[in-house]
Amino acid sequence: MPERAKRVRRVFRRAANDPPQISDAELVVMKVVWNHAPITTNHVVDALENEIHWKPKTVHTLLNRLVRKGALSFEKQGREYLFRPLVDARDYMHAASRSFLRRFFDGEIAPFLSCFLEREKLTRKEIEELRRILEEKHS
Amino acid sequence: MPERAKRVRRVFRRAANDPPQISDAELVVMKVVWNHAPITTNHVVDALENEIHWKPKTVHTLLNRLVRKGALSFEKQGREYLFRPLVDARDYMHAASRSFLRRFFDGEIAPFLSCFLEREKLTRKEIEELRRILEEKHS
DNA sequence: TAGATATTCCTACAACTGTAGGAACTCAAT
DNA sequence: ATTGAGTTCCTACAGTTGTAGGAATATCTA
Repeated sequence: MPERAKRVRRVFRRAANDPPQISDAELVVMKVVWNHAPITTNHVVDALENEIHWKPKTVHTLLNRLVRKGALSFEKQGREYLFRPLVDARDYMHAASRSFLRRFFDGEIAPFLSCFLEREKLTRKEIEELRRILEEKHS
Repeated sequence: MPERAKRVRRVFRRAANDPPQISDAELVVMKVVWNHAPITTNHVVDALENEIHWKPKTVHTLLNRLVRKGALSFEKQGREYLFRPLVDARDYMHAASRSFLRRFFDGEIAPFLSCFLEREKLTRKEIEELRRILEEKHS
C-alpha cells in the first residue's frame, strides 16, 4: 500500500500527460539550460553562483533530479556533461499556465485577466501590447 | 543553524509581505470557505466529501493548518467552529498570479498571454471577452 | 446525568524540496 | 602512471504536503 498512497498523490498533483513536475529551484536551473543548451555542468554552476548563492553540489543535485524526472538529457562530452532540455520551454510554460489557471480560475483565462488588471497598474503601453497580442490571434 | 536554513528557505519561497503559502489541497479548502463563509467544519467536510474523496480528519488537518498559517480565523459557536477567511480571495489570487508570472514569465503578463494564446484554441467569443476586459481598463 | 458530537492536541509517514557533503570512480593531460 | 578535474552514487536533514488515526476533552441534547 505504499503503492496506493503514491498513486493517489500523483493523481492529485499531476494530470495524466503533463510534463514532469519541476520545482521552483529546479525551474531556475531549467531556465539556464533552456537559454544556453547544450550546456556543461560547470557553465550552469557558474551562471547560478553569480545569480544566486547556490553551491556547486546543490546545482548538481538539481541537475540530477531534473534528469531523473525526464526534464533534461545529458551526454558525456569528454569528461564533462552536456545537458539539453527534454521539455520544450514554451510547452512547459504553457502547461504550467494551464495548471495555474485550473487551480485558481477554474481553468479560464478571462477571470484571471480581469482579476489581474483590476489590481495591477499597467501602463498604457502595456495595455496596447496586450491588445496587439489579442489582435494577432483575432484575425 | 537550523534557524539560518529556515530563513534562507523562506526567502526563496516567499517574498516579504505575500499572503501565506497555501498548498494545493489547502487551496481546495480555502475555496469552500471563500464561497460559504462563515462556515462550520461540518459543512466544509460535507462539501469536500462529495466533491473529493477526503476523510473528515483530512479536512480537519487542512483547516487547522490554514488557521496556523493565518489564512483562516475561527470562532467557537456552541460546539461547532465557524471559519472565515483572513485572506481575501481576490487578493490571494492576485498574489498567486504575480508569483506565477514572476516565476515563469519574468513577472510580465504580455509574454504569458502570447505564449498561452499561441497554443490554446480560444473561441471567438472568448477572445471577444478578453478584448472587452482590456477595453474596460483602457479607457 | 449519560450519551452523542465536536473539537483539540498528538502522532504518523512517505514523497518532494531546498540545500548540500563525502567517497569513489573515470577520463585526460602531463 | 600519477594527478586533477569532473562525475556518479550515497547520504543527510528539516520543512511542507497529502492523507489521515487516536486519545482526551468539552459541550449539547435527551
